[in-house]
Amino acid sequence: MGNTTPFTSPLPAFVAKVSSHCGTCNLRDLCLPIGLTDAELDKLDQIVKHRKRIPRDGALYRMNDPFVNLYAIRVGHFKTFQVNANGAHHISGFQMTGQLLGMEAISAYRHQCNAVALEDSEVCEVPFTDLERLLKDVPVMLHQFHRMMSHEIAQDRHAMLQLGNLRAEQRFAAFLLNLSVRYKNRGYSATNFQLRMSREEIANFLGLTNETISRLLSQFKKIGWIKVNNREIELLNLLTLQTLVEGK
Amino acid sequence: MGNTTPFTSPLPAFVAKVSSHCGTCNLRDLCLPIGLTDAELDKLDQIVKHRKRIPRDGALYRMNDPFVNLYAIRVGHFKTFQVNANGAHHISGFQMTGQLLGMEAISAYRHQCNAVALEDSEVCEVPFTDLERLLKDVPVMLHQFHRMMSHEIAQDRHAMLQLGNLRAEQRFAAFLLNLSVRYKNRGYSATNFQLRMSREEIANFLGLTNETISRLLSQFKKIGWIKVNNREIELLNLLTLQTLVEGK
DNA sequence: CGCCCTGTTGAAACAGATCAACGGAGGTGG
DNA sequence: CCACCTCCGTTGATCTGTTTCAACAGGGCG
Repeated sequence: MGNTTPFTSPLPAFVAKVSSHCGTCNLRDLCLPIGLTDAELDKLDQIVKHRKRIPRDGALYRMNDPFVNLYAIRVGHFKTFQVNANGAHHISGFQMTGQLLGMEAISAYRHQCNAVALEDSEVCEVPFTDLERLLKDVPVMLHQFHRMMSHEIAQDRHAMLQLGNLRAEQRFAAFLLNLSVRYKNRGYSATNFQLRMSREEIANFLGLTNETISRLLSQFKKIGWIKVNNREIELLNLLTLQTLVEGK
Repeated sequence: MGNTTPFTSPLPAFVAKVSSHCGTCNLRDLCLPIGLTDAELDKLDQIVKHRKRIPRDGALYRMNDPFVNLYAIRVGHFKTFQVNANGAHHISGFQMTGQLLGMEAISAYRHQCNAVALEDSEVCEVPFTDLERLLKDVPVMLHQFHRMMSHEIAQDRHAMLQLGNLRAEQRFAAFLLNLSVRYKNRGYSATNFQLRMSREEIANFLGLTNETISRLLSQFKKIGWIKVNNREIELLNLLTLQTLVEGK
C-alpha cells in the first residue's frame, strides 16, 4: 500500500498541529501550510462549525443516506464498508485522523457505503455545498481538495492491485506496512501500534478469512518478523516485510 | 459492477451527442446539459484544443510521467495498469468513450499508472491548470467535475468489493454485466458487444488466470447463458448473470 | 461464576493456479 | 496463393494455497 509511494501525500500537511488557534477542525490544519490569509482561514472555520462525537460501533453515515456533509476525522478510527444484495459486507478501507470521509457520495448525492467508528471518535462536519462555494473563491484550496480526491483514487487503485495480485501473506504484510506508513505520517511510531480492528475485519478487508490472518500472525511471529500481543503489534523488520510484498 | 447502481451516473450526459456545434471534445458534451451559457462553453472549447490519436498498443501516458493533462476519450478503448517492483503488472480498469483519464495523477503531480490504447483511439487533451482555472468561474462545471472524481472513487470501491468477495464465476459475470451497462449507457446494445481486451487482460483485471477465464466462457456458453465467438459476446440472460453475482 | 465474543490451531475439502499439449486465427514472407 | 510462424485461446491433469469445519483457549463483562 503506501509502500513505495513516490509522491507527496496530501495527508501529512493535513495533520499538522495548530497550537495557537482554536482551530475547530483539522480541515483548517490542511489549509494552513498552503499560504492562506487569515480571512480565508476564518471563512473555512465558519463553514465547519459542528463537531460530532461518534461512539465505538456508531455509524457516521449509512449507505443511501442523502449526501450533505463531508467529514474530517479529528480523533479515532473508522471503517467503511458496503453491503451487497445477500447481506454480505465488505470493508473497503480503514480511516484514521486527518482523513476525509464521504467523498464517494458526491457523485450520486447519496452515500455509497457505511462509515462506522472502530473506537470512540470525533469528526468535523463539512457541509459540501458550503465547501464548494468556498473552494471556488480560493484556488489554492480548490487545488488541494482535488489532490485529496485524486489521492483517494490512487490509494484505491493500489489496494485493488494488491487484492488482485498478491498471495495471502503478501497482502497481510502490505496491510501492516500500510498502517506503519500512515502512523509514521501522523507522528506516531512506524513499528509499534495497536490494531484498531479485529482479525475478522482485517480478513474481510483483504479478501481472506480470520483463520488465515490468525495463522499469518502466528507465522510472522514465529519467524521473528513481528511481535504480537492481542492487538498490540511490533514490526521487527520493515525491510523484510517490504521484500515479501515486492518479491515473487 | 454497475449492476444495482441506484444513482445517476455522470457519464451518460457526458456522451450525449452534440450535433449542431463543432464541439472539439466530449468534455463539452458533458457540460451542455447542465445549463451553461454559450460564452462558458466557448471558454471550455478554448482550453481543449488538442485532439490526439493513439494507435493500438500505444501509450497515452506512463507511470511517473509528470501530470499535465487530463484526457477525455473521444473514440476507442483504453486499459490502465500499474507495474510493481518485480515487473508484474496489474490492470486497474478498462476505459471507454466519454471517460476521463488521468485523475489519479492530480495528487502527486505524476501519473500513477500506464494508460494504453486497446485499439486505435482518440482523446482530447485537457490541460489541468487551465481546467481548474475555468472551473472556479463556473460553479456548475466545478460541481460536475467533483461528481466525476467521486464517481471514479465509487467505481473503484465497487471493483474492490468484487475482487475481495466474489468467486471466479461471480467476478467474471460481474465483469460482463459491467460492460453491458456501460455500453447500454452509451447507446449500444447491452447484450451484444465485442470484447476489446484479451482473455489474459480480463484475467489480470479480475485477479484470475487466462485459463480460468477461458473455462468460464466455455462453461457459461454450455449452460446457455452466453454466446461466444472469439471476442464477440452475446449475453443471453442478464438476469441469471445478475443472480449469480448477487447470490451466495 | 459463567457466558459470549475474539482469537488460535488442526485436519479435510475445494477452488483456482500451474504445467502442458494442442488448435485455430491472423499476419508475414516467399 | 500458400506455407509458415506466432500469438491467443481452449482443454486436460495435477498441484497448492486458502477456505471450511471443528474444537478449544483466553479475556472481558454482566
